[in-house]
Amino acid sequence: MPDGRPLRADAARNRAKILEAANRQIIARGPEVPMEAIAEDAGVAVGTLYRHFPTKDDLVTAVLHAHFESMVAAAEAAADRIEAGAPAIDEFAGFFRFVLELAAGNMAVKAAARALGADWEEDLLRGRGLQALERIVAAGIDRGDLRPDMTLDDCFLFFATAPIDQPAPVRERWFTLMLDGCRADAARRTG
Amino acid sequence: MPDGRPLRADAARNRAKILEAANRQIIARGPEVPMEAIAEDAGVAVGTLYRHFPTKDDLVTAVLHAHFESMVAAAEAAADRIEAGAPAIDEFAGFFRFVLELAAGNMAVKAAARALGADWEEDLLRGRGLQALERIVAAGIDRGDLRPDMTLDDCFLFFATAPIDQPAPVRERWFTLMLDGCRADAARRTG
DNA sequence: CTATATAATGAACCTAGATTCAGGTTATGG
DNA sequence: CCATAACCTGAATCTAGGTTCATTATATAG
Repeated sequence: MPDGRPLRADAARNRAKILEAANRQIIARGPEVPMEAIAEDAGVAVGTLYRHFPTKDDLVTAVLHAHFESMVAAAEAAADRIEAGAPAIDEFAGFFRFVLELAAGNMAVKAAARALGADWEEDLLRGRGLQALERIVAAGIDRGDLRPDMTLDDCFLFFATAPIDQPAPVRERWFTLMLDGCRADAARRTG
Repeated sequence: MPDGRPLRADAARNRAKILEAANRQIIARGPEVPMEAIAEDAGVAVGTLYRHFPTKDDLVTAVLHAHFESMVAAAEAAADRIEAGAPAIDEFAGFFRFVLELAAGNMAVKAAARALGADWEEDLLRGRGLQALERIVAAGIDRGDLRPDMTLDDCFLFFATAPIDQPAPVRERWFTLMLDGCRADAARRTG
């Protein structure tokens, strides 16, 4: 809660414990975990959860924020490396593999991706992340790595369609197919 | 309910109305629609729903069955046409486009695909549908249309990852990328 | 060390939706 | 037309999980 006042020592401690527990629980069991479960994991009463996060949604959002941050950071790092000379296609692949694997072990991110659907671009990616992606795609096309008709929207397909709940080999295979579909020489009329 | 006895006239009528309503509601609003909603749509009391379908799950399953059937039928038709000389890649694409569009306007199928996840192959596809798909893929590879390393599992990726809730243009674009990734000349090392 | 603003607690409250069942209807064989 | 098995109805029951709040505890300024 955005008060001016600083948190009392115990309150700060609990807030941290709650965030940790929420992270643990939500990642493991998805955003539908009961607040009770989070409270128990945190060693705190439900009421305390609500003191720190007025609504369950607030808590979930808080947990997700960190994960989205790391995705954006990864995108920026990839874009930087490309512009520093690294092979565009490798960075492109590397970034999406990172995102894929992050989400794979993370029911929260998974569910969020579903729920937000076409919306999450609004929030986080329509910012730093969006820019970084643009840089990646542009360079990829420029260097003849990615198909010329590749767009930013195609990147969202990567996020939105990853078979996150499938076992690793399946994910890997999907990644191969999808990436091959994005390569420069894959483009053609599908009509 | 699998009794020996035939249904009473009014019971049969209601059963039909329920199925219709359930189909309508579940397709439109997904499997989470309240039983009340279905009952109301059917012009019947909740109790009647339960008389015909002991549990909500039974009802949902019944509704889904028809849709899965149509998918399997489509697969078989495509396989037949291929073996009768039709271009493999076109039939391959056509079949998946059909499934994609079917699911797109169908919250039920969508949710089912998610929920069942890797399981639904067990049920319906591990039967006629599975065989039809095998025929399609085999012919596609044989004729040099599909990448040589294409497998049946790749087909499940088509089901599992389709961006069903995205708008039509997005779905179409995804279809293009994915299909291009499945073509014979797309294969390469991605590792 | 107190006073008191902050916090924590957890039982109680609410809502939603699935499921049940006692009691009233109705199709239909004879 | 009757008897009665099949049916239907819908209020009541149950459960689950989010949210509240009166009560009790505790950090910390002075």
